[in-house]
Amino acid sequence: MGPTLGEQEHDILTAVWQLGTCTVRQVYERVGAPRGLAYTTISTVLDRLHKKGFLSRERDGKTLVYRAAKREGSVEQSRMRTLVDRIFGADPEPAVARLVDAVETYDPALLDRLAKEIAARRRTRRGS
Amino acid sequence: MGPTLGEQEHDILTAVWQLGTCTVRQVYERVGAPRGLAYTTISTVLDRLHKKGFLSRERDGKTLVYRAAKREGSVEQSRMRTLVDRIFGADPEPAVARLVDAVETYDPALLDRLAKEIAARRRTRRGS
DNA sequence: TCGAATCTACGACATCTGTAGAAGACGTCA
DNA sequence: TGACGTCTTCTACAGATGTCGTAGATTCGA
Repeated sequence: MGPTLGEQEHDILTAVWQLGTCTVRQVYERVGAPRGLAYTTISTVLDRLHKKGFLSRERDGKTLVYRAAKREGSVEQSRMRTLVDRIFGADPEPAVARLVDAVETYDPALLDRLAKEIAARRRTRRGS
Repeated sequence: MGPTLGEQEHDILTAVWQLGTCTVRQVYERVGAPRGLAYTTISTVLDRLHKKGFLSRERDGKTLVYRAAKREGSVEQSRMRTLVDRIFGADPEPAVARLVDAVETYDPALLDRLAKEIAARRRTRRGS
């Protein structure tokens, strides 16, 4: 598999997807400053993300302009796969209940959304 | 929060829950050897798990006998919470679809299990 | 009783992630 | 032209994790 993403790295990558094209400063304003992180911290993470191939960059004068090098969909998809693998490990059965439990705790409304989504998915399956 | 668990650590802790009471060798046979890990690797992980408070141990001659110090339920529960937090980050909406997608890929049958579980949960909620 | 087998305890090292300071380049405004 | 502010880059460090090797203690069979 490709390189992995830490949580902070992921959040920063997400900011880049949202901003589209951006400088270190923009990302810093958006996620660094609110979290009390130093400008250079953002700079470093962006640099690592670039080295890992998640971002491309080009120079505009002295400033580096970053942009996503991978589509959000595919990155999120494999990220979700990893998470799901962790959830249902060797023994999926008890994990189901625990998952529902955790989701309910997180936000009960999501249970409904989840149920709807599954229902929709199954209709699609029958129809395919 | 308490100390965190890496994936390998978690798998090894799981083995201890399954074995109930066990020695390094037993865990090694069960998860170390199959994965090509050295005996001392298991020994080290068990030791760290002990230092983190997940396992208690007592000596039987020269051999240490480990046993879980925390109930599986509570550890798995907080682990699941962490996972769910990661899944639904700042933007839960798209995560729902991706989650269902990943679960379906992982094992389509789990979608049914999940649906049932959610339905049961909601019946309970109405009744409470 | 002695050597082989087995165990634990320690120390080590690599990689990943989070976090940030310092140095140096460069543009800008007075 | 010189002081300032802004940027990138380099370097660094700590903690978590994965992975082992080695040293030393101990047990057990021959």
